[in-house]
Amino acid sequence: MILHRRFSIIVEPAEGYDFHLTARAYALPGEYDGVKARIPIFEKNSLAIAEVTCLSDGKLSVTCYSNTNIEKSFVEEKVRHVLAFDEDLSEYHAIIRGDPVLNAISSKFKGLRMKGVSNLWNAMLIAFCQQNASFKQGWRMYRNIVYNMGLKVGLEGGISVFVTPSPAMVVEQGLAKLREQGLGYRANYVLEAAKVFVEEESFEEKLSEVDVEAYAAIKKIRGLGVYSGRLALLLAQRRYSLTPLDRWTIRILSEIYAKKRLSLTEAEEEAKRLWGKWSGLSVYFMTIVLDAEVISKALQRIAEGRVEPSLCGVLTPMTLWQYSW
DNA sequence: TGCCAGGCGGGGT
DNA sequence: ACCCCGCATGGC
Repeated sequence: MILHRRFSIIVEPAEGYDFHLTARAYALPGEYDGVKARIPIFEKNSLAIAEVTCLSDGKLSVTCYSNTNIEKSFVEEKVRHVLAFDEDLSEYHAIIRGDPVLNAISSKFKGLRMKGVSNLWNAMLIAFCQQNASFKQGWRMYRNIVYNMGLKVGLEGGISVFVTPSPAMVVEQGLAKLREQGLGYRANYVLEAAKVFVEEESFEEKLSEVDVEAYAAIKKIRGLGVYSGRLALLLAQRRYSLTPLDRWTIRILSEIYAKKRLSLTEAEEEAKRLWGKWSGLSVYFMTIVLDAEVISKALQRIAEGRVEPSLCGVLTPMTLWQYSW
């Protein structure tokens, strides 16, 4: 499929916003290349890709490629959703000043925002791949899905990029193809989830704004538990108060903050006590400042005060975009 | 080589 | 509200 160049717009980010830091986080090669961020925009019968660059005056240039006509305001809204270029986090930064893990997010890396995911389906795929797997394994699975099962689209006058397969594409390619991507037992869950999206038209739009109701709705998807459900909603809808608590996060909350073993419910209380309505956002940032290292190394790094992301040299959330492994 | 890694569902207590 | 097990796969 070829997407034709439609228009460019200029948008103004908030003071101090760091485009490159935000765009490179958890970006596959192709989604970010050191200069541009490419953001897929899915709408019923149309697909668009917004190419975003940062101009010398700090403003962002957004160029839209699409297969059908698409509103400028709609594209701007989607780019705002993913890159959060005008979001004010000053209230949050005040809360984490002095935090033993997140401190750098309020100082050296204060221009970083959470990179959102275009839609709930895409966020669910990412969440499924994170289950019971290391950072590297999880992102390998996700990358395989995108590159081997996704849609290859050419940008007019430019390069080709891969876009996450739609639910229908996953259903069509089937279980065996999913297994080839190294998903293991998760393959069944992903296929079942894809069927829900295919059968229930606009599944995402029906989700309530109320966290508990939205969570109950997506919990109906088999294989998507508390952790994955929250992660998907956090990424797809920027619901910062939803805390994806896994063994990794619970260990950090237990050993660094509470200084005692916490159960799941206690860990949730601790996260709320520390960060309030920002507890989910804190989990996202925590994975970044610790380079998503396995828990033993992550704890060691906190003890040594090495709680800043590595920007080159090793495979981390911030360098994922430069590796094809 | 066997164990573990940002889980989950189903079973039990 | 816990605890335990099996579940695919890849990395070390």
